[in-house]
Amino acid sequence: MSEPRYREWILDTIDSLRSRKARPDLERICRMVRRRHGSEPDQTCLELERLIQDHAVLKVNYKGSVSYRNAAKVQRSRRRSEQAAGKKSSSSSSSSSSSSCSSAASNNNKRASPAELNNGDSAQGPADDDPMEDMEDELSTTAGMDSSMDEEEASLDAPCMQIPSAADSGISLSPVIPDVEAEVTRASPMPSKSGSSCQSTPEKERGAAGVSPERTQPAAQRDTVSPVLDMALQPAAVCPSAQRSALTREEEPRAGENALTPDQLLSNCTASLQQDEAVGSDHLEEGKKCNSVDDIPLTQGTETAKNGGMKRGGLFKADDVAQDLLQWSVADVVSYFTSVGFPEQAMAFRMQEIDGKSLLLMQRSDVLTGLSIRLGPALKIYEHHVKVLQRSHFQEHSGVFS
DNA sequence: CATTGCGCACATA
DNA sequence: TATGTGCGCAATG
Repeated sequence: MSEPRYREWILDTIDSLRSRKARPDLERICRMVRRRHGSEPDQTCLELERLIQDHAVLKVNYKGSVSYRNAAKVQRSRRRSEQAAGKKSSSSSSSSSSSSCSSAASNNNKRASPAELNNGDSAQGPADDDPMEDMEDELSTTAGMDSSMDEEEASLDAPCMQIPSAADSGISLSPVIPDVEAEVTRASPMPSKSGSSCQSTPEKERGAAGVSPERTQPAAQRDTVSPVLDMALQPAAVCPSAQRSALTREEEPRAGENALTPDQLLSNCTASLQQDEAVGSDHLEEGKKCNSVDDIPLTQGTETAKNGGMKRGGLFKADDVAQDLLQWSVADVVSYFTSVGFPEQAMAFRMQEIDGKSLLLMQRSDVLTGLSIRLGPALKIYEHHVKVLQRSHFQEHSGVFS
């Protein structure tokens, strides 16, 4: 944050990668920024996130993987094609337009609805420079990804295999019930995958811990077939009532939010929360606050007790977790992961403003890629903690709801 | 070894 | 079809 240079660096990096015909993915961007400017990948990721929120950078899903675009350039090209397509008749303008374009793009642009964006949701918000519009667009972008992620959820366990049928079923599957879904999927399609998600392209994936796993070819199809909203809604519809209600209960989400899954959630949350907390309190303080609010003096020494025991100050029963989870603040989440041995990764949760509710909504892909943490810890975190917490929560609630 | 350049196939409009 | 994108590989430092 802060460093305005970052913007430049990152945009520059994206441009470089693009001109090199290399996919500007998180991994490459981070690496290049690091190499060129010596900044930490983590930091780069954060800045990237910010740029995405600033619409300076577009996060898109292209050919089944995440990629980043320099919004400015995208706009330009987009504009061009728009003109070309739209005003095919007036063929004249081409050369002159290109020059005028750039300027025109700045105000008239639809900020950036690159192909990918469109595919996300035919850029339904043609409104010009409305920030909110931008927001939407961006969401749709990510939504596009989500669609792939949904299934990725499923296919994640069966990584690179792009079994159309599996994919299809995966699509409809709600991303929200990772465990079940994942297990089901895992069980049926390919047993070999039992292991981790990264089988697909071990090297790459591993390297790209921050980025890669989204590989789902049908994404594109689906996007095309149904507007993101639909896509998004589907999962919502299928999604466990527990979760939804959980969400709805407190922070009544905006229409789209349900649709939000991994990425959207992230960027969304981050977007909205960032400001509140951005400057604000140290997570530790927050944690304290929380405790004091809950006002249960913990006699436990262990931090672990803290989470489950946030309220109870005791053992951490599934029950408690299930309930508490909804009330966990970002700080709680952070301290939880810190306490279970992932202090470094815990920071990522903080950065991404993951509170209890968000945690519940997290999918494997979010943990693996959305937090920009190393694949190893990410896997552990997901498998041993996120998943477990979610499971206990949902078990708890499924009882309630059914 | 990492980085860069680029042909060519693919995706999208 | 036109155009953007990025994989995969060779060249380079």
